[in-house]
Parts: sequence; C-alpha cells; structure tokens
Amino acid sequence: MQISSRFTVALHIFSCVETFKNERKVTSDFLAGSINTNPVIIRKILGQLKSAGLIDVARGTGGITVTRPLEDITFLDVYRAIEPVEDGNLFRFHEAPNPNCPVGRNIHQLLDKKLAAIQTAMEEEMKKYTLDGLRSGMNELLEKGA
Amino acid sequence: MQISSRFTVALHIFSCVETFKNERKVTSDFLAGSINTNPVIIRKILGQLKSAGLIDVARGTGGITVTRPLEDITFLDVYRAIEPVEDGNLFRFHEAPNPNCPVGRNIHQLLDKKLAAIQTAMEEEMKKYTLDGLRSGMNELLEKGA
DNA sequence: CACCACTGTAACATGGATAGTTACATCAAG
DNA sequence: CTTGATGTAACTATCCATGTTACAGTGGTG
Repeated sequence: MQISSRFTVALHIFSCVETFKNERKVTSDFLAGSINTNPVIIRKILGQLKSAGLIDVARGTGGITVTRPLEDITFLDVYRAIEPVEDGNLFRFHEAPNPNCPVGRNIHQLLDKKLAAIQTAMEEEMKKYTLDGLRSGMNELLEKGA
Repeated sequence: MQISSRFTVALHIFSCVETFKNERKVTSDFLAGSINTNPVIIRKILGQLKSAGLIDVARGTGGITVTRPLEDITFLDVYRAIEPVEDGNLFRFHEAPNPNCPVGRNIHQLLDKKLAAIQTAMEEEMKKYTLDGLRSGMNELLEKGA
C-alpha cells in the first residue's frame, strides 16, 4: 500500500505558488498544467488544504495565499491535511479477533504501542521538513539552471 | 491510506504459532478461527511469508515452522514480506509532471531524498521490534491472566 | 449591469486493491 | 486408500484513487 500521490501533488502545488507568485496568478488550471493532471483534482486538493487552514483560495478572481509563514508549515501538516485516515492510525487492524482465543483477545494490546511508535517515527521525520525548506531547495535548483 | 490489515494478521499468525506450538498443530483453519477470517486469506499470507523465507509450511500434514531464530526476524522483515510495494517506495509520485515547467522538471529531484528519509525513519523503527519481543510480550500478558 | 475567468462541487467512469468465498487439485502420513 | 491439510484458481463485493464533464456560484473589470 502506497501513500496516495495527492501528498506529492500538494507539495508540488506549494512549490509552484512560491516560484510563480510574483510572475503570474497561480490558478488550478495552471497548476494542472505543471502537474499534468485535471484541474478538478487540483481544486479538490486545494479544498483539503483550505479546510486544514493552510491556504486561502480566492473565489471568482482566483489565486492562492499561504496563511502561515512557510517555516511554520511542515510536511506533516500537509500530510495530515491530505490523508483522510479516519482514526489517525497508519496501520489497519483486522477487525474482530476471536475473544475466546488467548492470542485473539490480547493481540491488540500487544501491538498497539509498537504500531503507534512506528507511526510516530515517520511523523517526527515529516516534521523536520518545512515548506520554507522546499522553497529554498527549489530556488537552488533553479539557480543552478536546471 | 492505511497499511493493509495483512500486516497485523501476519503478526497475529506468528504470535499464535509461538503460543500454541506445544499444544496443538497450528493450521490455517485454526488461525482463521483466532483471527476471525477465512482460511484462504490465511493461506495466502502464509504463502507470502514462505516466499520471503520466514517460515516453512508443511504440505499434506500441515503445520508451520519459523525458519530463523525469533530475535532475528523484525517487524520490517514481516512488513516487506507482506506489502507488495513494487518499487519499494512508500510514497506514490504523480507520474508525469510537466518538463516544460521549471517546477515540474525539478520536483522529483527536490522531493526524492526527503521522502526516502521519511520512509527510512519508519523502517528503522520497524527494525526495533522482533518476533521474539512479540513472543515474550504475549507471554507476559497471558501470565497476567488476561 | 454584463461579462469573464475562476472556484466549488456534483455526478459519473474506470481501474486497482482488499477482503471474502467456493471449489478443487495436490500432498503426506497413518 | 483414506484423511486432513495446503496451494491456488476463479469469482464476488466493496472501497479508494484518479480522471472527466458539466454546471452553479463568485467577484473584479470594462
């Protein structure tokens, strides 16, 4: 199971907003062109980022503004905005282990902490990367003329 | 996107094998009863664990043997045996960013290392848990009389 | 005001994966 | 050869990701 491409698309969007904000209005159509997908896909993702309070989207006129300083938005913020994991658990559990089996009635307690620790390790690493780092990294690549 | 329940089912299987190996023959039917699913589901997962070299399954007579010392099998080994992520990447990338856009042609290079680091953080944490830890944890729970 | 470019969203199609189920060939031991 | 087990094919149902068309709503500008 892979994490959906919506996450990397969202990061692509933020990168475009920063790169082009002084040159042109960044619309869902323009983003769809850079990402090579459908504008509606973009709008849905923008909706998720908006619901999470990371951006504002101007109706009518179009255009995206990031609501917080870039160094205050981490990959984890974006990930949580995008991935609608209902109960917040990365790992899915088989639903109804047999309570009459000694293993069945203890397996949850046995695994829960370990699985949570694994998920936390991933999320802590995600916190290390910010949109500001993304911006400066892209700038470096562009200055190198790529 | 959640990681499929096959992973926790596999851990459940190992836990059962250790708990019951001196009491009874552990068959796919018995496991299906403890996990509360269909024996064929179990057999498919056993097939994956077998392909990965973690267990042997006796045809005809039935029964499961773990091929390595329990302390040498980590959650990561089980995870990799179970999750058929073709290219090994946890994160899925949008496939065809526009090479005519400066962001589109650099986004891969910009993100790849960071995404790999996040995945590695998760996998390193997975390495910390072994089947032997699982066994002793279950023993403790059972001795406490749960 | 009317236009126009843009967003928000519904509705639908499609493909792929998960999970479940039945059925049956195959195998090994007593 | 009977028995109890595995291996696997075939099929189903369901869900999710992604893509697409269509259209109503919005807001600035001529």
